[in-house]
Formats: sequence, C-alpha cells, structure tokens
Amino acid sequence: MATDVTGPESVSSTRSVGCTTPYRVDLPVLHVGVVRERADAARNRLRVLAAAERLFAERGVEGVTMDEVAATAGVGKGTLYRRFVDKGGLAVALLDERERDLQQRILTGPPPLGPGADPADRLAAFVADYLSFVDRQLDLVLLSETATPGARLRTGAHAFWRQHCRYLLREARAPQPDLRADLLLASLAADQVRHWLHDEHRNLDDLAVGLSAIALVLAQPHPRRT
Amino acid sequence: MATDVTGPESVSSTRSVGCTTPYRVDLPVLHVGVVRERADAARNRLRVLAAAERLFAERGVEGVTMDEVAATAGVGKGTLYRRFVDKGGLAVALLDERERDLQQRILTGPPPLGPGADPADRLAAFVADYLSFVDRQLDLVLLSETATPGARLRTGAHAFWRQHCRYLLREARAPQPDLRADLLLASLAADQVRHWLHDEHRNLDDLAVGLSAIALVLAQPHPRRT
DNA sequence: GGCGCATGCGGACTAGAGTCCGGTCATGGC
DNA sequence: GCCATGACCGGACTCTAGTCCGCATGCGCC
Repeated sequence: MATDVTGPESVSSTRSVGCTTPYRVDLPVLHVGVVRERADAARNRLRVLAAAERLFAERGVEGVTMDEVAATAGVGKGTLYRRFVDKGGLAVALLDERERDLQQRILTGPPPLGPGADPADRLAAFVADYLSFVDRQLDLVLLSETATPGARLRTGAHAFWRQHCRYLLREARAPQPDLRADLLLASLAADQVRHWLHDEHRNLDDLAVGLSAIALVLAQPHPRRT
Repeated sequence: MATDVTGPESVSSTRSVGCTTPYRVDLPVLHVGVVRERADAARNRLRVLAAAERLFAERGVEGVTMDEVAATAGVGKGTLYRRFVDKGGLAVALLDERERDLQQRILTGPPPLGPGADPADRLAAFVADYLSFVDRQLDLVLLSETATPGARLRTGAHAFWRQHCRYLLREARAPQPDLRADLLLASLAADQVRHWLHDEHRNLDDLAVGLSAIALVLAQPHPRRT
C-alpha cells in the first residue's frame, strides 16, 4: 500500500534536508542499526527492482504480471510481496528514485521552483514541473495511485508534495491552504493528467500554462466578488 | 466501463430537459423502436439491479462478489456482464437513478442550485450539493470511479456534471472554464472525498463551506495579483 | 567456531474478476 | 400460426493478484 522500501538507500529518505523550507516530512525511515537488512534480502530487493524496471520498460506496466517480475528476478512471489506490499508498492519504489531530483530542486534548487521566489510563483512553477514529471512517468504514477483505492493519498511522496503546497499557500496568505493544496494535487492525479493529455489530446505545455495560472489564482490572499 | 443501461427507463436519459440551461448532454440513449429490449432481458436487468442493491446494502459494496450478484439474481455471469460491462458499470447503473434527483434540481429546481441565481453562486451550490451526494453514495461512487483507471471521466453522469460546471464558469466569465471545471470535479472524486471525510475526519458541512468558497474563487472573472 | 532463533524465502494455493461459446428462445416476416 | 434469425443465456474456464506456511539460512551470542 505505501512505501516499504526498507534498506540502505532509504536512509537518504530523511527528507528534511537542511534548507530554507521550514518543514519536515515524516516518511517511513529505517533506523539503521536497530534493524539491519540481511544480505540476501538486499540482493533480492535490487534484483526485483532491476527486473521490474526492465520488464516495465519492455512491455509496459500493464503487460507485466507479478509472477513474471518474480520469475525474472529469480525470486519467489512471497519474497516479492514481503518487500513491496502490492504492485503499486513496486511502482512507488521505482518512482522513489526518480522523484528525488524534483524534490531536491524544490528544496535547494534555483527559483522560481526553489526557495527565494514569491510563494505564488513557486507554486505555479511546482505545478508545471510536477505535471511534467507525471507525464514522463505516467504509467508508473498511475499504477502507484490506483493500485488500491486511496493509494494516491498515502504514499510518502504525496505527503511531500502536499506539505510543500500547503507551505507555499500559507506563505502566500491564501485562505484554506490545506484544502487548496489537496485541490491542486487532486487535479494532478495521474488519471486526470492522462485524460487531458491522451484522451483530450491537450498539449502538455498549454496544460502547464493553464494549470499554473490557476495555481496563481488559488494562491491569492483574498477571494474577490465583483 | 461506461453506462450500458439500455432499456425502457433509459429513455428518460434524454437529459436535455426543456429548461433554461442551454446545453445538451449526449448520453447513451436507446432509440426506442429501433431496438426494443427483449422482455426476458428487461426482467433480468431488473432482477440484477434489485439483487445488487440488496446485497450491497447488506454487506457493503466490497463484500459482494459478482458471482453472488448473479446467483442472487438467478442469472448467469455472462448475462450480468453483457449488461453491466464490469462491476463499476453495475455501480453506475445503480447510481443513475439516484443522480436524477440532483440533476433535476440543477436543471429546473429553485436557486441558487437551479437556474436564476448568479452563476458563481450556482457553482458554489452545486459543489456543496454534489459533495453531499457523493458522501451519501460514497461506496457506489468510489466503485464506479475506480473500477477501471479513467472510469471516473467516462461515465455519462460525469459528462453532465462537467458540462454544467463549464457552462456556469463560462457564464461567470471565468478564464479557462473547461480546465477549472475539471479541477473542481477532480477534487470531488470519491477517493478524495473519502480521504477528507474518513481519513482526516473532516466535517462534511465545513468541507462543503470550504469547497464552495474555492468554487467562488475559481468563478472569478479575472485573476488578481497583489 | 558453533548454536539457536528470528528473519527471510518461495512456490503451492485461494479468490474473484472478467471471457467464451454452445445451446435456447423471443421476435418479426410471411 | 410457423419459421429463420440473431440476440440472449449461463456456467465452465482463464488469468492474475495476493496469501500462507513449512523450510532454509544469515546473524548475534556464547
């Protein structure tokens, strides 16, 4: 259901990097030393990830069964499910690494995405960049969000994005920052993005411009009636 | 996948009621006389719907299998799937009737939901009422939206809600009416609503107030920067 | 270096969604 | 009223996600 990628590299999941953004996201973090990952477990985890990545790339996320992933990785199904709670969990694990880049640019990169710019502009930049990220990883994100109902709202990554949006909206003095953050992220769900891009054949850049504009509206300090 | 409820009562699905709302939603409508539903088919359709309704009420949507629905209705699985493309389709069919009321109130009911009020206010009223509808039918709506990825955006009912929001936003002279309509509806997806209500334990009325306020902001004619 | 045990492993098993196809029987034309 | 047609019926079948439990083994302790 959620991230379960215990193991060495999860240590870097201590996402509260020392930076200007004054919040800390609580993510499942392995307390190294308390529980060490066994050597065979680590080896198998890497194998599974590699196998999944290759198979997904070759035949698409939908065209690959969990049995195949297990077989290709040379691992039993039990092992597969022990580590990655379900197919969505596997997607989350694969996505994890690819999200790092965007997260780093948000936390420490140059404006307008990174710290320094006006919060509303940062929000607009985030919307555009996140949209582009979803577009590039569409199948994986879709899987991670729809594997189980509500999955979208439970991943560690989602907590990060939400926290970031809330922070920016609060900084911008927008009313109901939490609700508005959820609203924005709901519209960036893989399902919706895929519909805009593939079913309605909207242009990615136009969409980014449009959504950024709406982000600016949502970041306004006060509602205005005519 | 989508609505497939052919049959007599679908005739009333000719949703373009003679009213002040100047749009017509194209829904799968049975052209009576061209194709008549066979008597046995109609009987079975009713049986299935009744059985599903009862079972869902008794044991919850998740606790009922399609086999059980078929068995209880005294019908084979093939028959079940012929009519209701998948489990989500069954939910759509059950929802269909319950959505009518809201749709009628939108098209011909009193303001602020119905015609006559300011478009922005109508939009706010719609958001509140739709939210309440989703809350009451949460399991069914969730099923209908998540049975298959993208299902949410493909139902006839969704086309209706979207069309209505677009119309109101256009009337209100809001920029990007189509995008804003999708944004609003995305945030009213069952998944999100359930999360707000059940996981975060938000109060339904507070949520309605909050979302209505955001609807008003989105219906503003021009974005304003400070 | 050896021992005991917690942890991890893996494949057989279950369950439920959705498909298929041979048989049946309303329906409309004559 | 009878017949040809094709829509309809139903249950056996497939396919895949996810579970379970006995066995193996890495790891910390003595």
